[in-house]
Amino acid sequence: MVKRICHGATNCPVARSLDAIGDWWSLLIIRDAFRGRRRFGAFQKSTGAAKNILTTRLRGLVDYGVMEMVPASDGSAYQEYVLTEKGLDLFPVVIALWQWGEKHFFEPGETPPVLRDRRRKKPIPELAVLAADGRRLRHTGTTLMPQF
Amino acid sequence: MVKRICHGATNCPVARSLDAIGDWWSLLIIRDAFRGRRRFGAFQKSTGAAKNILTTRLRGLVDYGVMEMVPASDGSAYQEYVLTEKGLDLFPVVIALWQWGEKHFFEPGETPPVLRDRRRKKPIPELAVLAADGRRLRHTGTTLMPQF
DNA sequence: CCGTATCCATTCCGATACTG
DNA sequence: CAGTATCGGAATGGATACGG
Repeated sequence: MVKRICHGATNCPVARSLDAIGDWWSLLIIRDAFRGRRRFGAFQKSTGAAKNILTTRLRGLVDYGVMEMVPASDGSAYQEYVLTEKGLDLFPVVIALWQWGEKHFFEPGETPPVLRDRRRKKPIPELAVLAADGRRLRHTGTTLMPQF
Repeated sequence: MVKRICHGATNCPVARSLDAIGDWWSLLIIRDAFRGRRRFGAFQKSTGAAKNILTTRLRGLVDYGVMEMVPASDGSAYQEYVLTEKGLDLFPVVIALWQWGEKHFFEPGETPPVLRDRRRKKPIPELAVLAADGRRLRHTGTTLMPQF
């Protein structure tokens, strides 16, 4: 998005997704939007992005329909940035990244922030790719039709 | 990885993941590794990356333990690049990106390549974030402990 | 507080050329 | 085929300054 026009009209869903959100800053913004951040300044603090960078990324996300601007909830004259339905659909992406990082990038001594089920307060089990009949799939269990 | 040292030791699992794979090219390489690509030239063709870019990205992925180099399976003098266990754990990430792109970036007329269960030949249902007791969670159903 | 605009050093990208 | 080296143009990132 911000950078790459990709190679024209690629046929691959992953590449198209990455065009919109395949960027360090954009993903961090989305992560924080899921954590309830809405304001420019809040994103700035929580992502650590410079203001101009934040501006371009937010604009890109809005252009791609991932976020939208709404009048500030506190009555101030500003806008807030909230995830659209399309943006909310990124929840599994964020969770998948979260769990992968949690599993592979924390030393035994470190304690990563844990994602919990709000109701039962239990940690969330690892995301699994399931077939229609509920069987758990590994990548060898999937196939592409047609190839691209 | 390739670019960003991140802001030191961030505590967020998502940020740590992105440090390793939060890059357009790296993710495309990983996507293709899941599709069975192993050779330098194969990645070059399927990702469209320039050779020098591909070199740095592959090296980065190896450094992060996502891929490893193994002797070529066909007896040639070269190496092949294969996903490690850590890399294979990215399967949900790739599937999540795949499904999001499939859902939101294809016009009614276009037909994206469809991901199917190899055994039953049925399309794979959307990834869902499930609680320990099997309830489907939306982002509002999750909480972070402790915050970061 | 919310952005936009500008400047500059750094990095990245892509093409090409070159080696085994 | 599998890389490494290099080069110029472009984009990025960070700081700062400025205006609503």
